[in-house]
Amino acid sequence: MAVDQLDVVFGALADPTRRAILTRLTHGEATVAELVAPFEVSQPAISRHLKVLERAGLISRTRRATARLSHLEAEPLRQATVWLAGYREYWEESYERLDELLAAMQDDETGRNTS
Amino acid sequence: MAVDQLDVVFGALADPTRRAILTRLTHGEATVAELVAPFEVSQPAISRHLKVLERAGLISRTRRATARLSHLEAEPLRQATVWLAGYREYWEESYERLDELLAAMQDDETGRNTS
DNA sequence: ACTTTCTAGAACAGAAAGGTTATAGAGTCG
DNA sequence: CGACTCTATAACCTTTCTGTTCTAGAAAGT
Repeated sequence: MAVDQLDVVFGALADPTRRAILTRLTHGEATVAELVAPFEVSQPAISRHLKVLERAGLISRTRRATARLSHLEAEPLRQATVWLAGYREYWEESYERLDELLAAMQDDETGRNTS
Repeated sequence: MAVDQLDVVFGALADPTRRAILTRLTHGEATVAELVAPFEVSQPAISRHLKVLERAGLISRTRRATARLSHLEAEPLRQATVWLAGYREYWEESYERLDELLAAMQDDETGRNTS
């Protein structure tokens, strides 16, 4: 899987284009061409972003004809969440708000992040 | 607060030294000198890491005599968690495990992360 | 005030990140 | 097989990051 987990995962998440790619992938698998379309960067640039995401274990890739499909692999996101959760007690006051948010999102498809 | 939130926050978390500093700060406020001690990097290097963390809103700073104390400010961590939570449904199967983990950590002081 | 202590900043170096264009390569399909 | 489609790689450039050493500056204590 990923090389150094947290380093690589947080590093991958630090880029807005990569986060947008992940968000796009929550709508389903996508080819490189489909991922290039919404952005104003070149195809090679997207290919490299995908490589970074793959290295972080955030996506997996399969093939369909000549195209390569990217799939969201959320396990690293879960691990990042676990790490962050270790600091839970330092924001107790807003923890309840988070609980509410999580609960709300559970039944609300639109609650998904977009950036 | 922070400049571009997620970009800067995830960027700050991508460095192991900075994550270690945050972990250290969960044990209480600390001076720059105290934060330099455990690492094999120079004091200016730590000062710059602190600057990055401060810019991300992850720490705040006060003064005590000639020293400057760093304090953990976990609000950005909460926001990062909220973003990650948007992908919750993509790891439903491990979600329960996370719940268990969170519950366990709630009553277990030693459950805190160390890196 | 003077000295000491603690932290920040300047200047520099090397590595890594992110983007571009041009080109190679892998896989399909007629 | 041959042509075409889709994606990856190479080569290059610029900017940002991380670290260093040396020095300046701010606050406290004597």
